Order: sequence, then structure tokens, then C-alpha cells
Amino acid sequence: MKERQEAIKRYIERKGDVTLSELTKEFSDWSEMTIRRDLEFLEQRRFLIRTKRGARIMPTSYEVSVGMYGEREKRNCDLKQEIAAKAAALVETDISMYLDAGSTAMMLARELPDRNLIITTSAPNIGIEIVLKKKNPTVILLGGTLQRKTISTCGLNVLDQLKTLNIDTAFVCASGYTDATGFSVGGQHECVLKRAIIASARRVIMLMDSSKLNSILPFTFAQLSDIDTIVTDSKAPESIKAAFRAAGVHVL
Amino acid sequence: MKERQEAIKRYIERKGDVTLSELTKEFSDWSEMTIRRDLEFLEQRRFLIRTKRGARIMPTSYEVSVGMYGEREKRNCDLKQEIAAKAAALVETDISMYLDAGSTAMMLARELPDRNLIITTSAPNIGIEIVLKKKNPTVILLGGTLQRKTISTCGLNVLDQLKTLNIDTAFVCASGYTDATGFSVGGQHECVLKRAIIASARRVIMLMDSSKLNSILPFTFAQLSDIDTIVTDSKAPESIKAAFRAAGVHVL
DNA sequence: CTCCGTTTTGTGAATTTTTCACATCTTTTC
DNA sequence: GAAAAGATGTGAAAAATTCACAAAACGGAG
Repeated sequence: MKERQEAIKRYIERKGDVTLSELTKEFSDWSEMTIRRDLEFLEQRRFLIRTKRGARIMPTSYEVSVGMYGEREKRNCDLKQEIAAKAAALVETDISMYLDAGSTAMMLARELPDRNLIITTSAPNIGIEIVLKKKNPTVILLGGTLQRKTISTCGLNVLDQLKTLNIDTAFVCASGYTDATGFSVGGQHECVLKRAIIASARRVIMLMDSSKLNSILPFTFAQLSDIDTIVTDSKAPESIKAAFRAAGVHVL
Repeated sequence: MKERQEAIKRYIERKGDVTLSELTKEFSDWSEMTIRRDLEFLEQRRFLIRTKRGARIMPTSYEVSVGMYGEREKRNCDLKQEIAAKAAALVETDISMYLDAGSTAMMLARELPDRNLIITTSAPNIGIEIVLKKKNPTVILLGGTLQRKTISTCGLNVLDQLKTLNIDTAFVCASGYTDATGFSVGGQHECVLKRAIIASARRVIMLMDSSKLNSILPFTFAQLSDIDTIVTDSKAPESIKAAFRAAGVHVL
């Protein structure tokens, strides 16, 4: 595959849904016809489908979350993308990692290198995404009841399932953070799961975009002392980042 | 939503991918313009996306399997649809059931009534499909390693997971059957899982389209004596159906 | 039942998008 | 370095889509 085609693919993956004119503007070094042919090429390889006047990402499970969360998902898309890219750089080969549920985690999944990784996750849509798009990683899905809102599983026996899994690095998402309350989420089951993961992982990396700082959700699952690294975006206020560093947490 | 729009939606859901001319032929009582407007209407509600000259089902996890198996999936679409409809009629309210992986099972999932059901499955795409499209069923995903080919999980501890689950009716798919070899599939892990399910379920219903009769795959997981009912399509030869009945199996 | 306003549907022209054939330019191979 | 193969650009032809408006169907209110 050519470099231009890769670039077009990445662009569409990021945007989700593009028009041809948008693409000709973005890739103005080439003619419309060439872009058309590239789209045809990419469609044949099932990376995308061509729509009325443009193209759309080939919807695998990605669309599940987009469809669910609708515009909310896309809103902080660029922030989350930034976080995902930074987090992906922390992934080493042959690592055993945990990947949380949520849109930021989905973006991280797409940024992961196609290498030998053992990826445990409670989000079946993320697991499917990885397995369909990459050849090398092994995906382990945690079993349990599938939650409608979060598309993630939670089982009474999560602890049993984790017992035989040695997780090196856990990428965990939070929905809220304040100094007083720590990291919090909206669901009780998620809270229990995240706690179990954090307790068992060697290294915990928190993914949180700046829009979630200074908000409180019902259930706290971790304090600053529980985590090693926090990955956030460039819009996070310097004051909070300084407070994180003061607590001995790496900030990226 | 109008009756015509419902019908168009159903038609596209069944076919997966249609052209406008196909639709105008199918719904020839209305003009092309009306169909166009219906497609626009349905697109706004996220039921489908419009493509170059037609429309395509809004891809939730359903598309995952279609995308994977490609034409194979669509080939016996009508037969599988027939089987799924017949099998759905066997589902009672408040039942605890197991749903196998595979395209026939996916179709059954779409035909299920939106009632209080406990649905256990090893196919995360089917679980997501149910949870997104229906409000009432509870979905339990079995955990384990996610297989690339089948989009289903298999874990070393399936037996443990099943221990606390009481499955009333299991809908199981087979890839091959002959009198001599019984029901067989292509993967060893699937074979183990199916055996465990069949051993623990009170009632076992086998789903198999006629194209799979008289073919043998590497791993046998059940004999006629293990199952209660076979649901197949109208193209199944009467002689085989008679043999099933003679063995005490209900044939639908 | 009929009038009037609203909604839905059909029609054809205008517009836009897509396709196709072919010319030109680039890269590869011998 | 020449021939072949491949990629890209161009513009006309074909097709699909949109748009504005007319016709038809529908739904009360009198």
C-alpha cells in the first residue's frame, strides 16, 4: 500500500466520515481521480466503504461506540486522539496489558502496534476491533454480564478470572477527578473492576482528557497514590499537572 | 415510522447491502424519489448508511461477521433466515439460554423477542448486537481468548464459568453432519466449548442449514442422541429428516 | 360531505458526482 | 537506456442525486 493511501486511510479513520471534496482539499497534491482510485482500493481491502459523496470508515465495532455515544464520542475526538497516541508509545513488545472500556481506550486500541501483545479487556467491542484490524495481538475478553451503557462486561467472578492473568501494564480510563475525591466513574460495577485491575497490575497508566478534570462521579476507584502515570492532553491546566507530579505521578 | 419504511429497513437488514434499483424493483408501488426519501429518513435514525448507489445496513457488530465471512455469510442468507425464524419461535419468556457463535446464531439473535431473557454466548459480536438492539434481555459473555476466525471466545476455564450458570435451552450450530461422524466443527476449541454446553443444558437445539448436511469437519462434538431438536431449512432432504426423527429428535 | 390546510408522493429539469477512455508522466526491468 | 508496466491527470459522457414545484392523499372543522 502506498504512503498516500495509508495517509488517506488514517485521515478517514480519524474523522470517521469524510467527503471527497474534503479529501481533495486535504490531499491537494493529487487529483480528485487519484483519490477516487485510492478510495476504491481501500474499499476493496475493506478498510472503508464509499458513501454518497465520499467515504466512511469501515464500521467494525468502532461504529458501535460511535453509534452509541453519538456526538459525545466525536466531541473531544482530537483530545482523545492525542492521548491515545501518547499512550501507545508506552506499549512495549510482548507486554501483557489491560485495556479499559471507553472511547479513549478504543482510540488507543487503534493506535497499538501490530505486535505480539497480550491484551486483556472488559470491552468486547475493543477486543473485536483489535482482532479484526491486527494480526499479532492476542485478545482476552473478561466474561460477565454485558452492560448496555458501557458495552463492557462485569462478572461476579472477575477476581477469579484475574487470578491466572498476570497484567504488566493497565491502561485505565476515569470519568472524573478532583484532588479531594480521586478518580471516579459512574457505575458501581466498573468501579469494582477497575479497583481489581489496579490492584493486580504492575504499572497503572491513567488516560483522562482535560474535560474530565475537576468533575466528580458517584464512585471513586483510585487515588493518585495508586497510579504510576497519567496521560492527558495539552489543554490540561499546568497547575493540576504540577500537583500530579508533586504526588510522584509521571505526567504525559 | 411508516409501514413502507419498516419494510425497507427489514429488507436492507436482511440483504446487508442493496442498490437503489434493487429497491425500486422490490418496492415498485412507489417512486424512486419516495424510496430515496425513506433512505434519508432511515439514515437519520442511524438504521443504515447510504452508499454510492443505494444503502447499506447500519453496521453494528452485525457487520463484523458479514465483513469477516464476506460472501460466505450472504450465500445461504435466506436458508439461515428461515432457520432463525423457526428457532426464535421456540424461545420462551424468562428462559435462560445459550446462543452459539456463527452467522445463523447472529440471525437468530436478531429474531429474538425483546423480552426478559438471560442469553449466554461465546460470541461477543452477537452479545453486542442484542444489547444494542433490544432493551430487555440480559447478555452474559463467556470470557477467554478471542479467536480471530470465529469471533468467539474460548477459555481454559469455560467449565468453571458454566458451573454457576444454569442453561435451560442451548442453541448450537454445527458446520457438518453425517450419520457416521455426528455433528462436527472446524476448530478444536469450539468443539470443547460446544461439548460443555451440551452437557450442561437441559434442552439442546441444533441449528444447521441443509448445505452442511453430509459434510465432515475435523472435530465431532455431538451425536444425535445428545440433542433434542434440529432446526433446518426446507431444502433439507426428507430422507435425512426421517433418519433424525427415527433417532427420536424433533425436526423443524 | 365538503372545504381548507397539511403532509406525502411523483415528475422532470438542473446540478453534482461518477465513470470511462485515453494522454501523459513515472517507475521498473532487462 | 529503451521497452514495458504502472500510476496519474484530463475532460467528456453517463449516471445518480437534488431541487422546486405540481399532484394527490389525508385529516379535521364546519
